[in-house]
Amino acid sequence: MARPFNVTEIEEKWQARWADEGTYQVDNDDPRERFYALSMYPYPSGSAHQGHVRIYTFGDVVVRYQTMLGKAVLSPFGFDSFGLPAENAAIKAGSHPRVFTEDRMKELKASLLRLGAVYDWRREVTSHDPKYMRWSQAIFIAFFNAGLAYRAEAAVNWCPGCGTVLANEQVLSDGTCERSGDLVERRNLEQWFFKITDYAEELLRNLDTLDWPQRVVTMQRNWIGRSEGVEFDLPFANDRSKAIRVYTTRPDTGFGVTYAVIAPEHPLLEELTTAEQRDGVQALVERASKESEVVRTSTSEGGIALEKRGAFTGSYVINPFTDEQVPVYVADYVLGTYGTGAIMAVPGEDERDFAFASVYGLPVVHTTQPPEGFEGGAYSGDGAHINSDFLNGLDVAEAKTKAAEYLAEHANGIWKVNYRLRDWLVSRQRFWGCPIPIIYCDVHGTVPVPDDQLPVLAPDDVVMDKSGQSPLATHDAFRNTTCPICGGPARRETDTMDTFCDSSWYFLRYADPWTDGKAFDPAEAAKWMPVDQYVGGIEHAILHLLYARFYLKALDDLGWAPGLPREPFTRLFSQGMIRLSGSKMSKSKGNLVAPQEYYDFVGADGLRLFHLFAGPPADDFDWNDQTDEIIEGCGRFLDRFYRLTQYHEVNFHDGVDEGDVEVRRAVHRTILRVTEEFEGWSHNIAVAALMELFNTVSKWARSDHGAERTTLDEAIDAMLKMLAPMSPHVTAEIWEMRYPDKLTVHRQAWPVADPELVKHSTITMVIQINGKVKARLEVPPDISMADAETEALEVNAINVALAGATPKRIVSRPPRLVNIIV
RNA sequence: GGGGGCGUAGCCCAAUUGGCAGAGGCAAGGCGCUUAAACCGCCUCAAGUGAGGGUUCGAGUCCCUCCGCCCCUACCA
Repeated sequence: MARPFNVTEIEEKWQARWADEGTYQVDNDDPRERFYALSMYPYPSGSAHQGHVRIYTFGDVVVRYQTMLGKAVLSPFGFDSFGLPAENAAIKAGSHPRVFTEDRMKELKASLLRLGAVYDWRREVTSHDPKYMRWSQAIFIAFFNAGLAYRAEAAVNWCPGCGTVLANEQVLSDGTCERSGDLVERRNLEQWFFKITDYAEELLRNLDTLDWPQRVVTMQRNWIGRSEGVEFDLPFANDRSKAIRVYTTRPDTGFGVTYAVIAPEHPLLEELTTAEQRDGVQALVERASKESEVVRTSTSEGGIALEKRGAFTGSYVINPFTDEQVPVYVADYVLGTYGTGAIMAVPGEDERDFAFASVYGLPVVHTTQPPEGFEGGAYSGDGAHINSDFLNGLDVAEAKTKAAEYLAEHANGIWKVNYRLRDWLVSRQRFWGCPIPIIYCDVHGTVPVPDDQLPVLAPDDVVMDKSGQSPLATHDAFRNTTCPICGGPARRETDTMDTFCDSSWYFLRYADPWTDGKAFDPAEAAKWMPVDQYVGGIEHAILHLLYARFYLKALDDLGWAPGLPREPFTRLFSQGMIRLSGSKMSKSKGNLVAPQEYYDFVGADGLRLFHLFAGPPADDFDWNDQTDEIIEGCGRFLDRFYRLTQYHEVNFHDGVDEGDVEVRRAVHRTILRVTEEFEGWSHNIAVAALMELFNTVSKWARSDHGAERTTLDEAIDAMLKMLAPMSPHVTAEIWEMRYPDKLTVHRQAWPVADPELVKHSTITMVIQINGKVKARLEVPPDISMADAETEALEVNAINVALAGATPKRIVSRPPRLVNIIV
């Protein structure tokens, strides 16, 4: 593209100036109103792609816009620099993950700097920086000391491809690893967990207070999965002193319980299994023990046939409602980790139970009257109870209460809240992560590494392979240590922490990165927290956001965060994904579009403008063959704007006339619109409004009649200011040409619309007959209903159209419309 | 199976939240500029809103059914 100005030159000039002058550095004691603008820190994957450009453009617009509103804006940046890809790449390349990672960081930083996004680089945080690790580990130890971090043997998700345990969240719905795509296996291992379930209720409740996208709130709510129900006993038929404890959300269906099911790992299974059934039960248990939870709980096609998924134990329990014996089955779809690991089965009201009962020939009793014409097997809706003795006639809610009372009296029943949320498994059998700072002593057991020995750093001379053990486990010099208590021989923990631990508190460190003796000084962090605007991808809707919320609450309860809010992110914006011809753009798919060529093509300003203009920021954007032309159009708009500001093609006249007034109105209406669209995250419309204003101003200024100088100056200045957060380089350059002695455009105040000028002097009122537009009329905006109707009926075209007919009814919505019904 | 979103001009997208279907851009076409082309400037073009039904004076917007695409979630008792 032939440009009217030297894009590269001015971009380099302004980027250098922002860096040299520290324009967007803020100090913690800045007297202005504070605003914390945060974009999720990236995993350093190498040079930037369009997804990066998109998120960091949005973030930068927030920073510059809020600054122009007069606030001290905290705009930090850093890198989520631990993680598996670096380790895998290093194994392949025979290098060290640190070398690999730091190279990639440099690369990403450079290509992001070319975007012109501004940060306070003094506050940079990187996960693998020993100074940061020291506090990641200190937090782990604080959690450990408070009982929030614990070690337990657990059936965990094991990914053979990655050679590590995964969190539930990292297992996809088809039972494969989100990263490698391998089928996840189940293994029993000693693992570290964080007790996030202690916070389930608060994590759920506070969701209502957050200004977050509804779908993210919904996803978190579903993930936490709160349910209310009753826990009670099903006594053994042959020994009523013993019982299986079950959990149900539908105690009202108790009269329909025709069997019970326990999980394969249930402690009572052995006792309940009779000799005749032993083989069948054992086969099932064996198979289930190898399946991942996801596979176990999947009934979709390709799953294991229901016939093979359950087995009769040979025993019976008593239904406390009917006092009748019902058989006990074991089935893999009942999980040992949820509720009590055993259920009462109600095939009449539960579809899973119905399907199971159908296969195993178990009786079905309906206890809720299904609506007429109901054809399914199980009816789970509301209705009057039937076949239920003292519950008959009650609806579900009433029956639940009454059934719970009955169970409390007859079966040790208690109301109980259950959550789908599990404790967070944080151990990773990998090298490139933050080592878990724990020492195992034969005498003193599990001992945290003393504070003065933090951070625990992994040695560099480690052999990395995919054996399945942590590479650190085979490094004797690291592994063998002494007990901090007795000085005797001891072993270090060789697992590392989930990288989500690193990203769960980085925003606190940003607020106070200079503190040495603490993770952060709460008084300093409180000056910025909570984050006013968080910007990031929807892919973090559950994991990162939930963990970070948990960390802050836990830190507060440990006394680390007095004066800080318990919710870290007040407002969240999740930008849409960029897809390439329909499929998600990602490094693993190899379909990235590099921004580099576009920096050369339309410059950072043009590329930024494109990302803001291409569509609603929250929507996905499909990158296709025509995208380049849209980008070019954005560059062209900046060119046109630049040319206009040179005033070469403008005719001037003296004195303000009608045309000037109209232009001023357009300017102020645009200010109002752009401000609104910025606040509402509709930058695409803000850009369109600016283009519209440009067209108006340009046409007027270039007309023979020409422009009045001060009006045109006002229009150009307002446009420069509004465009400044979006296309910062060219606007800064033009502003400097116009006002060499003033502060830069980015230090100017955001323009404010004059309410008088925003008002319309007249409005076009539409006159319809039977809903069809027959005439238009210019009316004052405050026209009364009576006047509107009178004037409408006086219009000639209306009288002609009416042809003498008498209106049956007139609907008026002044000043917009009058509809005459005949 | 459950939950959510989307469908407007050849394309990307607007539409004061129930009130004239069009703001902006891209593409296409025409004219001007030019020796010519590019650039640039001006102008023109286009859909009745996925389909059908309903409510209403009036529906892109609200309700129902269906079609298509996308996302999330998936036996949590």
